[in-house]
Amino acid sequence: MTTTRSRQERDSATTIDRDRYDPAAIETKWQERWEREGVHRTPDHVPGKDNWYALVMFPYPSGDVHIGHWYQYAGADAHARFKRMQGYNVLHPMGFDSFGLPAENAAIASNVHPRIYTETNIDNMRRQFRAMGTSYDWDRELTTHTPDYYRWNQFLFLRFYEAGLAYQSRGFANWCESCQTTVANEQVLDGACERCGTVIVRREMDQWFFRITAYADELLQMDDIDWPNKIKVMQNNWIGRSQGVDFQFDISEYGLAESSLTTFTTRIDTVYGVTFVVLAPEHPLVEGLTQPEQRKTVREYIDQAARTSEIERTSTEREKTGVRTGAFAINPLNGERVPILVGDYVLATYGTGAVMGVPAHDERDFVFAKKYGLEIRVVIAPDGWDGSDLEEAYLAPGTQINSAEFDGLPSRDGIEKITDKIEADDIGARRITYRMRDWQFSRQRYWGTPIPIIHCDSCGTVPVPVTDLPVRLPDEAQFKPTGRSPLADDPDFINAACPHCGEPARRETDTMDTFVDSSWYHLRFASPQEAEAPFEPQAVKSWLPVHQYMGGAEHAVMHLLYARFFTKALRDLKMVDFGEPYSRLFNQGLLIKDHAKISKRSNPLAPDPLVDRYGADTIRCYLMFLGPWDQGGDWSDDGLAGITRWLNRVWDLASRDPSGLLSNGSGDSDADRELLRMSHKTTRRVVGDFERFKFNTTIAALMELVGEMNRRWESGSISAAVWSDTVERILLLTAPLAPHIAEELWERTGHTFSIHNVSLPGWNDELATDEVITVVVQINGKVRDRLQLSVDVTEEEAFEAAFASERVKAYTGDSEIVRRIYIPGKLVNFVIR
RNA sequence: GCCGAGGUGGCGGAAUGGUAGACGCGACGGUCUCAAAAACCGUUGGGCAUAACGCCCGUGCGGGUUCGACUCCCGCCCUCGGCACCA
Repeated sequence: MTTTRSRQERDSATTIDRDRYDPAAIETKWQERWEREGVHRTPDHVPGKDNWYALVMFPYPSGDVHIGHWYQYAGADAHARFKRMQGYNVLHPMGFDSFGLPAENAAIASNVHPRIYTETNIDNMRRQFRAMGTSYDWDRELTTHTPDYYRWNQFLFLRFYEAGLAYQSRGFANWCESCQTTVANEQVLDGACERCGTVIVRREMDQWFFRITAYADELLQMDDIDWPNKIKVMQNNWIGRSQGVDFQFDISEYGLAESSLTTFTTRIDTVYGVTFVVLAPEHPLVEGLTQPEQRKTVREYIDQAARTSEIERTSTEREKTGVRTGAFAINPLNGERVPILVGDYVLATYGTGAVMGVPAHDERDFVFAKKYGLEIRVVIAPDGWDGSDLEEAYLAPGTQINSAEFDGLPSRDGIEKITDKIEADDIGARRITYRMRDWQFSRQRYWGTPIPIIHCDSCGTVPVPVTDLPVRLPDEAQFKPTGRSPLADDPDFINAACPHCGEPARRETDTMDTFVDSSWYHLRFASPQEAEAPFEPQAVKSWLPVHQYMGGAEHAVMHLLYARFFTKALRDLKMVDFGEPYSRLFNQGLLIKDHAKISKRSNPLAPDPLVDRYGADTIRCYLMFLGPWDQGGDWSDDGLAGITRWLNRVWDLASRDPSGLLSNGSGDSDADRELLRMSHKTTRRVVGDFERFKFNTTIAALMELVGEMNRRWESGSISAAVWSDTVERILLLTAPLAPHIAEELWERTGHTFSIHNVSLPGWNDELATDEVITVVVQINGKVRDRLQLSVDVTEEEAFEAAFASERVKAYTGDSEIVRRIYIPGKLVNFVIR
């Protein structure tokens, strides 16, 4: 029986629940129920389900989940929820990277203990994460500032130390005057502290290092990880592998302990063009080589260089300077005696700290030679070179000239041949150098993991026995920064018996870089309660490596590089059986507002009031709707209206009573088929878009489906069965993005708790295929008509239909059709003359 | 300087060789209302126009490949991110 009533009549007569959508009324309710019933608790194994580890970079507990955090964590949560509804057993944990300077600085500023400050912040953030509707398993929460966690930093450090992967060494370190600590090279941006922007100065001191360079080549190998190319390129550049030759100049005439001076070059083909040698001011041979009459000048120059900041010294704009040592080096290949200079454009920390000066074929050497009147000798001839003086250094390959027996060779071959000779004559060797240096991880501050080492006058550097761990951070400390660790002023901490000889000795007082904590936290999440080891091997086996890692690109050469190093080191220590921590990585973009960075001071956007006003679901969806997640988005309050309307429409649709619709509905009327088609199509689109993190088009597709449902309801010729099926689909597909409203409507439409344990609907490709398609008819590539044709139209039929079109006839006229193109289901193109 | 990403309506964006501008915001017009808001419906790239389901132009700029280019190729410009005296 068919009944068609007016829309008003149907609405007022049959709607079961006319409640307005009120986020405040439902969101807390469901958050509490999810918590109570442990919906997001993740066992290590669930029969019949594969595991999926969805990890998002954990935050520093600044005290507030700001809107940038929302952008990051809402997207990550939606993806994790999507995977859960695809049928995976999903581990999506949350914790806090809770050691670090801000807590200590707050302690200095307002006299709160860093631990109190940190834990208060964590409490607030945990509350905010709940209000966001995230699906974390809080039973697995970890905080890195607790002894339960940091003792394992110490444990791993000791394993690394035994293996020679951690060592102490004296040298020039990056010192931040404002943070009052050293920082690693990765944490210096444009010569300034990554954290506070203060210019970094070099300071000579004892520091602890992880031997990350031992893995340089392996770290370059990234073919097997599915990461954004951008990050791979950044790591590649950072590691900076370059292949060259160590080449020795003879300085035996000076009777020093060293009879030769080694330079590193990637352009050994230019070696016959060497007209000088430059040493870094810090080079150990400078002292011995400097001749008496040059001593004063050289000393002044070195002092000057030492006072110059790193940022200035490495500026490409700066004019190159240098002074002569008065000494000469002999090029063993041609016996020439060339002057040795000191110049601060040569870095002590790269290669050998000494370079051979080839002004004709190196830009820097060229300007240096011009300035100091040094000879410029061409040894690589450009094609068609007429022998005249060069205007600038010639860097490209060419033909060897003035190069003894190598004359006439292409310079590319020259590199190999000359290197062979050098190796045969034992005056140098092939060598690979890296730009990356070892990871300097000791910090002169309080709020971090104490390095478990004891310094003994008789036994030297002695590791704390594993059984004595953790070396606890003393609760009381004088936080005022003095340039050395506050721990150094704590006699109770510093005085310890040497584990070796039992004599009084001193503890190491530096603490660890917080990047140590985050280098292995993904392992700890697998078994966060484990008391006997950093992680439990079986749990690690079931969860790692991380299937999907999510977070910002700003960690490309810090956290992401360190974590890869840790994993490889742990593998070699036989603690894990894989070499990469994160199989897939996705970087979300940056959220901005009014084309400007969001900042607490100048451009604020606090989430809590927004949640009060619109509800968490609306904020989550709006953030995901702004644009593709990897490209970031531009927030504007106005745009929220669109999401509000959409969610209200979903609420309205799901609240209608479909019993007044056609009751014979087996889904075979035209209208039913159309709605079914749309809903299957949408399912296909949404699942594909979720997979690729295209949340914005996911929502667009769902909005279109809502529009279609409203039109179909209006026309009234659909069945209750198809209607209900479509409502169900909309709720399921919306659930990862807007978990609360989906749960509420799921219950209201008579389903059992919880929607988040239900699998996403599948789709039927056949049902999702259009029966009638629009075929575009082009004449010479311009659209002239559109034809509605059956989906299974043949090529010939399509051409016939196109020919029959009046509009086409008007264009073709008497012209000759020289070519016809048919793209099945899409278009016909006639090429006419 | 080198490497990477990007440039599409008033705005956020969609479409990766086949109908450019999906979806949303805003704006304009309408319905409802005493009125307004909300809600709902319609229009909305620019120009021409005899007003036609009509024509021309249009995806940073200039060339090219192709029946057909936002999409591929070459050369530039601009924005953002990374690296930068690395020998």
